[in-house]
Amino acid sequence: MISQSTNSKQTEILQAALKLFVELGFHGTPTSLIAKQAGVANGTLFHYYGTKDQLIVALYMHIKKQMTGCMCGTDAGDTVAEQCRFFYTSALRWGLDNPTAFRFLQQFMSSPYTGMLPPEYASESHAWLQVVHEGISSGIIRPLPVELIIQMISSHLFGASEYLLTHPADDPQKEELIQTTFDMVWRMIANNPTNNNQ
Amino acid sequence: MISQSTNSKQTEILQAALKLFVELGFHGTPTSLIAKQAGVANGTLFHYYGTKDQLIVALYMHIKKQMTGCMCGTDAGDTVAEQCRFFYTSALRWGLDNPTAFRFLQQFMSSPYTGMLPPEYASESHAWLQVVHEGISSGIIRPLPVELIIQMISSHLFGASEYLLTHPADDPQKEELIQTTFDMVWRMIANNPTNNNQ
Amino acid sequence: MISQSTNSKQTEILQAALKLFVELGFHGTPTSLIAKQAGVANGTLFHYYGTKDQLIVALYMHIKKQMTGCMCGTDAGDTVAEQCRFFYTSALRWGLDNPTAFRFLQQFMSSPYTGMLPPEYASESHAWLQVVHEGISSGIIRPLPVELIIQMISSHLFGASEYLLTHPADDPQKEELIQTTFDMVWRMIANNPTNNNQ
Amino acid sequence: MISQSTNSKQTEILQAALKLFVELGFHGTPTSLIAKQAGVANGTLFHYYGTKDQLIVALYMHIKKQMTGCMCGTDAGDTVAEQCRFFYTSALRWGLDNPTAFRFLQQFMSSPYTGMLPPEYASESHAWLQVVHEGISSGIIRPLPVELIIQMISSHLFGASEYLLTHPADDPQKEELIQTTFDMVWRMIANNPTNNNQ
DNA sequence: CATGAATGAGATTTCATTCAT
DNA sequence: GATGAATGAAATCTCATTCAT
Repeated sequence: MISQSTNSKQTEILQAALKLFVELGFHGTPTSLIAKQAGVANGTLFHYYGTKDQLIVALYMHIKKQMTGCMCGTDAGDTVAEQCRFFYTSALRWGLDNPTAFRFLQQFMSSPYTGMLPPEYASESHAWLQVVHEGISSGIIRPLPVELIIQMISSHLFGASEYLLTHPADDPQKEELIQTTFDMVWRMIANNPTNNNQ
Repeated sequence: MISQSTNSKQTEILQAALKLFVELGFHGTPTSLIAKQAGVANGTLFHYYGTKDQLIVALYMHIKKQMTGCMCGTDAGDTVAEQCRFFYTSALRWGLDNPTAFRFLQQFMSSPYTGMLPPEYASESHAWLQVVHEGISSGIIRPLPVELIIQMISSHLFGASEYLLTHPADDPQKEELIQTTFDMVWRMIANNPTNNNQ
Repeated sequence: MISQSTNSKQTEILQAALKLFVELGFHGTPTSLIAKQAGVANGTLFHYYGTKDQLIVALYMHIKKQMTGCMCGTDAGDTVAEQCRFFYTSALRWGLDNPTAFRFLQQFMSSPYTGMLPPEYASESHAWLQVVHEGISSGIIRPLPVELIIQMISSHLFGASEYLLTHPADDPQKEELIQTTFDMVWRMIANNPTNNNQ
Repeated sequence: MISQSTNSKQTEILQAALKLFVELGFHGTPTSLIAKQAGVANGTLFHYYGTKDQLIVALYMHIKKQMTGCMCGTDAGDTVAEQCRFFYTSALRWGLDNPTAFRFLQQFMSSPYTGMLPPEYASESHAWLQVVHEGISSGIIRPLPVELIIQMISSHLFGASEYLLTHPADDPQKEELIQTTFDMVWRMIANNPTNNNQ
């Protein structure tokens, strides 16, 4: 299928770009190097993405979609606590499984490229918004500004990933740490952290 | 004073660089623009800092020193909780008072320039290490890995700053939010968060 | 032919570089001027040669190849004396026909760029080595160190070129001087210069 | 004595410049490096020599004077052959004793700086002119153009130095080679090389 | 679609030179 | 005389982007 092979080139480009951007930074990565690593001609990159900036933004959206995608399980659970745990641990596991992609998100978010995002990518995840709202309404989560809570959870996620990526652990240890860090989050935001949890 | 006027050019360069790096990114900021904004000749920048990269690293070290400096109060308090609160709120207030410097730190830390730091800048603050150790020993802080705790506190600081910088508040509100976010941190790490605190 | 037109840009660059380097020196010749004279964009020069230094070395190898090429006649003659005369006069005629290239070789050889030559360009011409060896073995050439003899012939060549280039002469005179200077060489190295010669 | 210490700085500069120019080339040697190696301030170099170019030319004249100086012995001998031998071996010994200075002369002569020499430095040594003239008149030296002969002797000197500098030899061997190479020169230019010689 | 030679604006960096002290 | 911080013109080199094939 033609579109298949076309997609393959696009994918190669994205993969090469991801690896190199994280390794060398946005500036430190010439498009020519991305093309070479992707095994395509210099011009092909521009054929698909028009601009280096557009490639960077497209890569961000691609990765963000992947990350969000893995949080959309249907078995998120019934209670607010269970849902929060599910969202949190899903995201964290994704970060550990895709460390390069994860670092890219970090790099991107503290760069001037954020300004080039289409508006729908600028706002917070809808799923989190909803569950935090529900948690506050039902008195399970402390009555703090929703955006503050989501911001703190988000930062917590970055911190936990950072720690887990830089401190090697085997799988059971890793799993325990994932649960431990969620426990920390939950103590931080829940009214009665010791009930309903674990 | 001679050393004064000499330093003044270096300082002008650092100030201009800080402003521009945060605004335009490391790549987006030509050294020529920094020099122009600093009111010095192009070559003067290289006279003092040798390389653009070295300027970036020097700027980081300069700012880090400032930030650390403002946490070295002698009235940190006696208890572990009080010391933690002092360190946390001092850092957060510094971040709110120096938003540009704060953003610069963020940008720098998620860039490949971290690799160019001299080793003494790579490790954690000694003050935090000590107080967290003491807290764990005395049973006030939960028995988690010290580095994990410090990592999470650090991430919280970034998250809280982010929130406070993007959500304008008047001074009393701001102060309340500072205390609230420390409260969140303390719940996260303390064994009996409701005692001993506030 | 595609390779023809492709080569054409490279050739233009080499020609312009040769002329300018001899006229203005390596340092006195900006790459931008070379590009302008060659009728190509500034970047094209670096597309082909990577570095100014590499261009200089490439130019040397290009010229050296040309010079060596014109000494590879099949009619070099049978006797050692005839072969020496052929090699010597061929090189000298090449120097007179290509004065700019010749001056470039001189300039290059007494510059620090020699250190950047690949090893195969560092050693003496194989043809000279062989004929001198044979001459010594058969008692025609005096029993001196081979490398000394070749060094002296080489210096002699430079001197003769220098003289002929700075003292204009018509073709017959020139031809006579060529033979005269070879005669000097031969007296210098041969056991019985007056036999076997002329 | 004040003029003494002043001269010392000038001398330091010349020595540093000589070493560095030969090592790194004219272009490859920044004036700042010369000053540092000479142990003087950057500006001092310009105080004495005005310009980098002027420094280069001054250095040439300084060295040339030294070289010529050591050929002005009063015991040059009576016959043309003895005088030639004296001039030749003196110059060659000087080159071997001052290899760096010698290389500098080479480098200078095949550079565009020659054009900046005052006219009295452009012409040949008077001593050589005289003795060669006399040699031709008296039938001892072959009736060739004087300038050709001097040019060839000069080239031989360069060649012999090159060989002796790159092929280490102990003192007796060296002395023998010096005599051998003069022997080669003499065969080249004399009518009856085997008489009157050695 | 895909290529990659060619472009040229612009970035970093160098360094001869000046001048106030 | 001697200094060395400061200069800024100019050089080398990079690299996003185009376009003829």
